[in-house]
Amino acid sequence: MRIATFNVNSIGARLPHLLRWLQETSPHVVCLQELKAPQEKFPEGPVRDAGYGVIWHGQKSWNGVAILARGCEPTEIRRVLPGDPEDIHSRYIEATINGVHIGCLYLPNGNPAPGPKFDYKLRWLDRLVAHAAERATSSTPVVLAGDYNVIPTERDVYKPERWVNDALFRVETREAFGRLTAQGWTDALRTMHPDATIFTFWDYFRDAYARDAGLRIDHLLLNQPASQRLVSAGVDRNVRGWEKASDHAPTWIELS
DNA sequence: ATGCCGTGGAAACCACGA
Repeated sequence: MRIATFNVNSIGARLPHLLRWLQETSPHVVCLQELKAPQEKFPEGPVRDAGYGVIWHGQKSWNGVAILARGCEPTEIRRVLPGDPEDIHSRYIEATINGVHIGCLYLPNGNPAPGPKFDYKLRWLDRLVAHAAERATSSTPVVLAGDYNVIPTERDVYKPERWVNDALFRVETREAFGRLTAQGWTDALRTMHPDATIFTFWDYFRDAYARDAGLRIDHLLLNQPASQRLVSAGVDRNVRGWEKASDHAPTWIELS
């Protein structure tokens, strides 16, 4: 069972890429972020024609998340991260698919830091930690997949010294991510490739992809029942090299 | 050290991303 996460940076602009990548890799479950489309503009028809059931939570201009399931319908659990009724960003959606519990998330960027956007990011992280605590010890497999906007360690960024004051790499951000993993979540990509340099994002400018000046910010966190089934993990980094690509590459795991 | 590019939406620029 292949489960992937892909920040598409506009589903409208990236639909041809999404369909080509689905055709080439046939993942069973796909978590999408940054749809940048209102609810009624999601291309449901083409996604279903490609063989996927789908639920999504859109928003005009910004954010937006979706879960696709090959050959079946995701069973929606929620489409809001609990803990703040005032938060109207579409950044979280959760479903079960073939007995696996999937949380799809788009964590706030948080820049500039410090400031109100960084405060929002840290509050969102706190809410995620609280929500994840209830799932960490679940006897069913749980996968929390998405664009975390968190660089977990120095090895996950091409030049860490340039990022120490950035919201993606600040101590507060990494500390909160550490509280999450301390609940018992497995960082699947790092666990499968303990010594590798792995990136999932490359900036659009300064030739970042050609220079391999990237970040690892898209993650799949697994609770114990899910991690026991983990057999492989990777990044489809070639997709980042396609013409008019998203700045993120699809990131995936394989569960037995 | 830097939004230099890309996207959406409104407006012929600005907000936002990481």
